[in-house]
Amino acid sequence: MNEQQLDLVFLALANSSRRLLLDLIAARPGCTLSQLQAEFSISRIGLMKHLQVLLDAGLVMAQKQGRERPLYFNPVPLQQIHQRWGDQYRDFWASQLLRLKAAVEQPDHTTTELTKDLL
Amino acid sequence: MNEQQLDLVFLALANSSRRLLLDLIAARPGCTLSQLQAEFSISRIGLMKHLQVLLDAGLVMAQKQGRERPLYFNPVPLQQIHQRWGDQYRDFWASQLLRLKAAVEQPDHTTTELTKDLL
DNA sequence: GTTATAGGTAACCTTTTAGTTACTTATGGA
DNA sequence: TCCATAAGTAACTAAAAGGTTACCTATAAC
Repeated sequence: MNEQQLDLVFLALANSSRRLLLDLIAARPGCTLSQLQAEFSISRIGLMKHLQVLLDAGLVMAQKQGRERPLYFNPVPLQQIHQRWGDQYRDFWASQLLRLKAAVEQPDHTTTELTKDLL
Repeated sequence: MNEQQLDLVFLALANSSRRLLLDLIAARPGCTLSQLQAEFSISRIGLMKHLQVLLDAGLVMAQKQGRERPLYFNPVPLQQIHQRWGDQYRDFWASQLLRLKAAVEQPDHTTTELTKDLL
């Protein structure tokens, strides 16, 4: 997943209407936009634009069938982010613990700025 | 963490310059903006605006000391999101597996749209 | 006390977001 | 066939994002 795709996914999540829309689609696979319309206070076109953002981010899949367009949540992008960022934080905590260990093992270990930030 | 705060955090992450800035701050606790400037091709003011977005989201902490302003990564918002969304996907997968189970157990279990989407 | 440096404000510009109304298209059903 | 309905396009507006240059403030260092 490249930087551009990350931009799209995070941007898609950075709006509460879109998060609600995504939640509803995940909860009701195969539903259509007009079925979800009642849950929102914005116009249908506004909602359709939000949907387009989710589609661009790959968070929702759509397949037109007749005059309807059933929608499906695609968890893959979020799983990828979840994994990658999870690893990153694990690394961060590991390195911070090393720093803390080093700080504590100093002869003079008054509470430094760094350890204050940690404890 | 309310919807407004989620907006701020996701928005902050929806830009590759800001993600880089955040990574650098996490890697070098206590660094200052001007120290990181060399890693970017945008102006100092542009970079400062990105930093402000990270501060607003609570992803970075700053404490002015003299004429410098050391920066620290704050992992808490990301951990909260990581946990909450992780749980959400676990639930999603669980419910999808239930649907799949139901679909497979039908007398006529030709591959439906839903199961095609899953397998 | 000057000067170099880290940081901060103000004003401006361009592009994108988020929303609207009005109109068009396609399809399922009476 | 006619009509209701699901979806899509076009055009417009207001606000926010992302960036710039120019100028101001405070402090460390000589």
